[in-house]
Amino acid sequence: MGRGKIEIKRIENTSNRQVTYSKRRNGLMKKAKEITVLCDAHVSLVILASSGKMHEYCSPSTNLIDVLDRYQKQSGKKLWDAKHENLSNEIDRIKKENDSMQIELRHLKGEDITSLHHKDLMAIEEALENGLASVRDKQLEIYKMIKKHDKMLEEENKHLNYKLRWQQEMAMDGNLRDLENGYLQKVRDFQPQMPFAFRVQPIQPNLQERI
Amino acid sequence: MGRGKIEIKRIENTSNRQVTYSKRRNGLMKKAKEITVLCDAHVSLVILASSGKMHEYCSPSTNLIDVLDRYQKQSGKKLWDAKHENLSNEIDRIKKENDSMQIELRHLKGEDITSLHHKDLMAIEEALENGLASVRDKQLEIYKMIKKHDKMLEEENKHLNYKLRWQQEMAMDGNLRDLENGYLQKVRDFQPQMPFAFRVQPIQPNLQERI
DNA sequence: ACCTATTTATAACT
DNA sequence: TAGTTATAAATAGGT
Repeated sequence: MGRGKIEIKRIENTSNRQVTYSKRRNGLMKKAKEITVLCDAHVSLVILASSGKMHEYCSPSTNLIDVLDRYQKQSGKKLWDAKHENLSNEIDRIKKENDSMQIELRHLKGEDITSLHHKDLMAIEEALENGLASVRDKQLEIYKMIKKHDKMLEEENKHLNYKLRWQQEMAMDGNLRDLENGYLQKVRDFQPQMPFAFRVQPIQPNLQERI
Repeated sequence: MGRGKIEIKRIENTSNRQVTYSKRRNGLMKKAKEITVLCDAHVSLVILASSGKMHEYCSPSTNLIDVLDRYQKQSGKKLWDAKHENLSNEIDRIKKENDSMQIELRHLKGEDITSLHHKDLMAIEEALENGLASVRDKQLEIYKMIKKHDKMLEEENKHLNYKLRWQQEMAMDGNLRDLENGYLQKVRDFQPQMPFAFRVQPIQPNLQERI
């Protein structure tokens, strides 16, 4: 098919090979297009040159994925199905897990229990009671913490009031020079009533958020 | 390229189309083979006829997957990677759903509530109370059904005993001839005490399973 | 499936 | 890399 006949074997001359490659590649593409138009066929054609360059043709109104999908179905050969199967299986597994949790949740919320038997209902009731007990314990715990914090604030208030009164006394005496010394003395007197140093920061730094 | 020139458009005559398809398909395959041999190229060719039949060619010493893998890498186009991504995304989505349900379930069971705030605990408590109320309602309902069924059985018992006693009386009288007539009469006398016909089948056929 | 007139593809050359 | 052309190859229509 040309000025001379050639044997079908690797063309050793590099530039000849490249020229022939590009011409024949175009020819192949053209013929692929033609058969799709003439005969209602679908074609997927991928050509990779030894250089690494790549060309593709795919019938219009489809895409490689569709063609190859159909190829897989018809040939029974796996291209990506093996990989897919794993993922699909995982999805199925998780979905089942999901469904059963969904049901359990609904039951715990008292939904969809019409069809349940006595034994199931007993189990759910027990779970709910346990949950309720735990939640109420926790709430009690938080309540106690708040109370404790409250008490601490009260103590601090008491102390601040004491300090304030003392300063007012000092101011009335006009004796501001000895204010600090005198205060320290008074605080030492007060110590027995104060079991620990007062701080303005709460002991439970995150308690605020919980309330 | 033949006895007459043809336009490149769908061949309407079905048998012509099929003949042309098969001829051109062979031509395409041949040229695909030739380019791989002549030019060191790799070719993947999949042809699907409108009938559904499928033909493929793939360069020797490789396979479709390799060619298409290289195609994906070089073109940056996703073939099965796209599908993988979709599936992976779905898995992620479901897993998240799963996790949140898992957490909700644990909370309802009173687990992992240490870090919860007061408001959350209140919400959970309310959900638990509602659930408990529903479950107990259901149990009460079932209990009532059982009671009703019980009562029915008792009535039936009463009736059977009555019948038995009557038969014994008859037997003692030796008057077996009038047994049936007499019985029917007695039953009619008994009617006012029996609000409905006795049946051995339970009124609630599925009740057995629930207990 | 085969035949062959004719079209088309392309090898060698520019 | 692109254009030309002689020739090989493909194939349309017929059998």
